[in-house]
Amino acid sequence: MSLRSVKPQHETRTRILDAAEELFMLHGFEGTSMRQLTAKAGVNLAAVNYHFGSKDALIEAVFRRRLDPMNAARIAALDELEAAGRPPGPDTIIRAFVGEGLRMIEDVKSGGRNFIRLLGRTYTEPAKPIRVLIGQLYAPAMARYKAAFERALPQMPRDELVWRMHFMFGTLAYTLAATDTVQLIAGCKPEDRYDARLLEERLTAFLAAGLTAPLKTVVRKAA
Amino acid sequence: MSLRSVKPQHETRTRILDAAEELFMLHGFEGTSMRQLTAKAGVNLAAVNYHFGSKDALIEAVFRRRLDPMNAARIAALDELEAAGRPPGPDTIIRAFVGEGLRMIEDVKSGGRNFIRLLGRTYTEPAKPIRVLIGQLYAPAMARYKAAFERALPQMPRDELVWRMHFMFGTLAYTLAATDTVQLIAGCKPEDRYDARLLEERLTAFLAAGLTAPLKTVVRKAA
DNA sequence: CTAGCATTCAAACGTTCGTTTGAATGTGAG
DNA sequence: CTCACATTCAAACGAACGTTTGAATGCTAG
Repeated sequence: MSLRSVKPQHETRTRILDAAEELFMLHGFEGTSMRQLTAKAGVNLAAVNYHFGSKDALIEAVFRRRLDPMNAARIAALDELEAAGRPPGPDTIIRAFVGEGLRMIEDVKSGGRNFIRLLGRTYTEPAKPIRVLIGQLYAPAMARYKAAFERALPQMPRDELVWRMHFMFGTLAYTLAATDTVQLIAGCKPEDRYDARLLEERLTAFLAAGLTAPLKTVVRKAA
Repeated sequence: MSLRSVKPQHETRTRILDAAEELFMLHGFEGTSMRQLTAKAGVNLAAVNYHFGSKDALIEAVFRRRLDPMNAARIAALDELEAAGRPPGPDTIIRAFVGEGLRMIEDVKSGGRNFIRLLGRTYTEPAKPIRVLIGQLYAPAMARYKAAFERALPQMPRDELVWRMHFMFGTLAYTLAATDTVQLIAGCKPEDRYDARLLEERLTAFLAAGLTAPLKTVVRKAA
């Protein structure tokens, strides 16, 4: 037992997780069959049930593998910000949150990009158990960032802040998930979408402006 | 033929469309079976194939029934704005687009609310044919609003505008679709979400600020 | 070398899926 | 009344689904 050779210890598990990540992103959960999935992974049909127990358990494992480290990194980034200069501004907090997501998109080799796009799609997944799981995995990071925003924007009412955070997560999720709409509005090379540096600038500018928008908007008619 | 009694002419069709709208919203397309669907609609199992031809054709019909009028209303609202005072400002244009979507959410009786939430989810639907259909149905309105924004923001580079429009549609889609995340961030009565008037104010303020954010964001570190 | 164990494999399980069929039903025109 | 047509219905179709099984396989410790 001790000092075991650990080499391909869980190679089959990893192959399954990688294939699942990509196929779920392409065809959804119900649209991906175990036969497609195991064929792509190059493993036996029964391997998923042997290693994970069921298809649902596999879905959960796909999310846990990526989401736990990513949100831990988000919390760590916030810790670092708050340890340095006193209170980080809203745009700095936004950049920390968005940056960790985009970091994973650049990580093409290990499939992080597949996962990020899958994640964006899953925010609006109809199936309830999946959303509940996502909620649980996000909750700690969510609470920390909410507190950080409250500190950075003390004058903003709590319910208004909640809504604006909601809008922000929506923008992020959609940006990562919806490849097609931007091409629908104007011709745009898909490659351009993942110049992560530029995208981070654009997203942060947009979100920071929205988050700190004037509070009592007086509706004024044109001219 | 002429002067036919038209009473329940397509009652079965309508019942199917309504049931499909709700079940697709709750469980997704693949998660909704024809047996559930026809049971909820109170029609025979074979009715969908008789009236629509197939499940996929039914999905398309569900979208066409709502999307064509909604986007026509959006274009009409923009026409009216441009016919009145000269160039409508960005926030006015945003309000016109968002308003038509929220108008449908208030329409609980006839199921518009179900559809809007279904629509939000479908922007990120994995299945490709559905996204292509959505794209086609949106294209005319999209082109008109893009032109309007270009006129309202002549100093903004075209590619930057495309991205910001992308962000805006993302926020809207997600806000309409993701019921749970806002409750995840902070306790929030689901009823509050659809005070459409208040939501329109909040969304418009957020989006207008994001759309008109300063262009060359100088990255400044905290303090 | 051998026994034990984790893993892989081909095959089959029962269920549910979307769709099709052909007879029953009701309605409107001649 | 009667025929023709549109619609509804119960039943069944083959295919594909997720899962289970029990034998084969390969590695490791003794």
